[in-house]
Amino acid sequence: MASIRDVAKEAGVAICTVSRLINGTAKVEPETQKKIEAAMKKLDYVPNELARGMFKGRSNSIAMLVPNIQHPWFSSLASEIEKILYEKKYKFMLFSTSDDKQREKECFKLLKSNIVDGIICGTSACTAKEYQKIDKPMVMLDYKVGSKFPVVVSDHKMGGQLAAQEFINSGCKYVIHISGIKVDKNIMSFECHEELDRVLAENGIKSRRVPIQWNDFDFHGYFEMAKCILEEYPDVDGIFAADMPAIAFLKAALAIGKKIPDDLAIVAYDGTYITNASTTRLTSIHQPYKEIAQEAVRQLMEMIDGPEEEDDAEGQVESATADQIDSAKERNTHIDGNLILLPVSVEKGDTTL
Amino acid sequence: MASIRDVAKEAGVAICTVSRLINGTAKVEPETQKKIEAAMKKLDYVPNELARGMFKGRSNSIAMLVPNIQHPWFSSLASEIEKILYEKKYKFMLFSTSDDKQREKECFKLLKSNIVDGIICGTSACTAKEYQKIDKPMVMLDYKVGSKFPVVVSDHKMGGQLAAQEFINSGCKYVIHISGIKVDKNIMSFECHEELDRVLAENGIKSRRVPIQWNDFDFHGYFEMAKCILEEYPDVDGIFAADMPAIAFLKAALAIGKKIPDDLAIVAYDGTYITNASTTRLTSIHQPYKEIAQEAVRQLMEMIDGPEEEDDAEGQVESATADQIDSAKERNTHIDGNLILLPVSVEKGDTTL
DNA sequence: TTGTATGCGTTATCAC
DNA sequence: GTGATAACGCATACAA
Repeated sequence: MASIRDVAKEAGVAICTVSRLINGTAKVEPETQKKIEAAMKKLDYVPNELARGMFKGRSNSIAMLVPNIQHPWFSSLASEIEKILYEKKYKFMLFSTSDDKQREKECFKLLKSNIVDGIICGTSACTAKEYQKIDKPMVMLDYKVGSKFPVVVSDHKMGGQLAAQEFINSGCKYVIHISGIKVDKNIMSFECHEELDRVLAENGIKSRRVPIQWNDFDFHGYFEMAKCILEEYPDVDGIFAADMPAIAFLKAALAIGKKIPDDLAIVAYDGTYITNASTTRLTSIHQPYKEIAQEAVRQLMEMIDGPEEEDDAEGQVESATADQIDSAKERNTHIDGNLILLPVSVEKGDTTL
Repeated sequence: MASIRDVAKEAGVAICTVSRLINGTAKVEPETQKKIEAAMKKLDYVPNELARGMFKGRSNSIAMLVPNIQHPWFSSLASEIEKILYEKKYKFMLFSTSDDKQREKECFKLLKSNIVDGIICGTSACTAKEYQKIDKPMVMLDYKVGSKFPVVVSDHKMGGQLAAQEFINSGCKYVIHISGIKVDKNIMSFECHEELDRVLAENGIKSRRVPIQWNDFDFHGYFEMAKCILEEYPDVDGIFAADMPAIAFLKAALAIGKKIPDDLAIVAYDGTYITNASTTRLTSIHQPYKEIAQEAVRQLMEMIDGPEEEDDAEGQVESATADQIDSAKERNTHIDGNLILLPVSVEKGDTTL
């Protein structure tokens, strides 16, 4: 709790001399330096980041908001982002909002106070208007919110197409896909369901979307749900679901004697590490979390200390220049306005039990 | 970015009047209140938490440090703690340190500046001395660091015993258990290995500890490791390992035609949700993360605004009173000095494939 | 009920 | 090179 003032007094110098030594702002006599260093050690002095931040209006830290830390998708993404930011000398703090509007707003309040320099927002409990009010550098994940903030997201349309192709290749006749119940056109991951329906229909394959409540980690609940659905739709031969429910379907299907993938083709969406855990490795559509992390940080850094945007009164994200688009293509990335789309990929599962 | 000063000017009142209205410190005339509220809305004013925190020396937020957010054990625990703290009106911020000393220290620096009121520390990259220096309320998880901070931890000794019992019941003759390579007597989870060895020896069962590098989520690496070990020790009939490597063993054993659990009994330690994901549900020793979360928060709250400890010059945690111990027993908790031990439990796996 | 003045721990701008 | 002082945004003791 020693302050810079205590150190200065202890060393018999002025406060600003101490400050200068700490920040390397100007030269100090080797002797005074020694005295100050001794005083700092003696008092176990640590600069108060809070006061520092208040003065400078910068904290060199970034916050990430997620609806649920427990979810492997978000924890993998967060972990990756932390590593990248550390390389860039940024601290990283993670907030889990439980998809709760109040909690999310609480975070934004914290953030508005220069406690962080920017936000990577993986939540979407607020309204578009509320997001628009945020006046700090922010990158959205998977949620469109006007043109103010860039959105970094997997190419879910491609994801739907790849999944459809798997079912087509497997000769499926009736595919059920499980989605969330939250209806919001701005949630981009919805596109994979739409696209899946479209392509399957095009190929004469029946499909049905079943929306369920995400009760994220009550595996037993997922398992019961899977059993019900398999019972209710005995002629289903294809399942498309997020990793966890997909695993639940795998186990439920095995439990009633179905053969995987002969009787039932399962495609998991996300492709997080838990798809490795099932004894039969599931075929999955892998969202490139490492690339998303890279791109999100890149976008955020550009907003923080990139090219000036002051001339842009509305704070709109400038549309990409030709150069930027070229550079993006090299990274195998598609830019569409303020959307940064990253390609997904198929990871084949085990064919045998 | 509007400050309280701007609001005061806009409303034509003094700064402190605005402050009083915000904090409810004193009454204000309904009329002035209206003016101020109008001004706040017009300027979209949000109090600066940073300045507020600097003045009050409190932030109403708690930090948690974990070595790896991706790990289901830590993400489950963090998620639970977040929920409990939210009920208590505390913000919760999570820091992932990658088990890196520098990163961990960076966090402590942040914390020393009153950016948080307390710490729940699940990391252990610093030395005992360095932890002792921390002068803020802190609770350790699984790591003993002198008498200054309470340690909330699963009863790993009990864990070792329960695991041993499983192997005994399965009639095992040779058990291999996988541990980390970091050697530190203060890491309490080591006790389960020691106890397992002890009880197995007592029952005439051979056992061998194999330390491996945790590369947390390279499942393929775990799988290869498992294959090697099964090849090198063909007569092994019991495996004790953390959830993920245990699953790797399960898959590796199935791959070479072993029957589970007849040829190989596997006991997973932690019992996080991923043990549900394997097609064959593993028998696991479940660490009670919800209870640990409860207890950690309880201890921290006691340090923050509990009974005064000023009379205790050394800042030592007072040893538990008889009342506290009774109350702890009701919660099925064992208190030993500054150690809070929570009982683990066995979750039986599927017996059939 | 409301306003004035001061301090929280920094850093930066001036002088010296 | 070093020192005094103002400022960041807020809250409180004290005066009005």
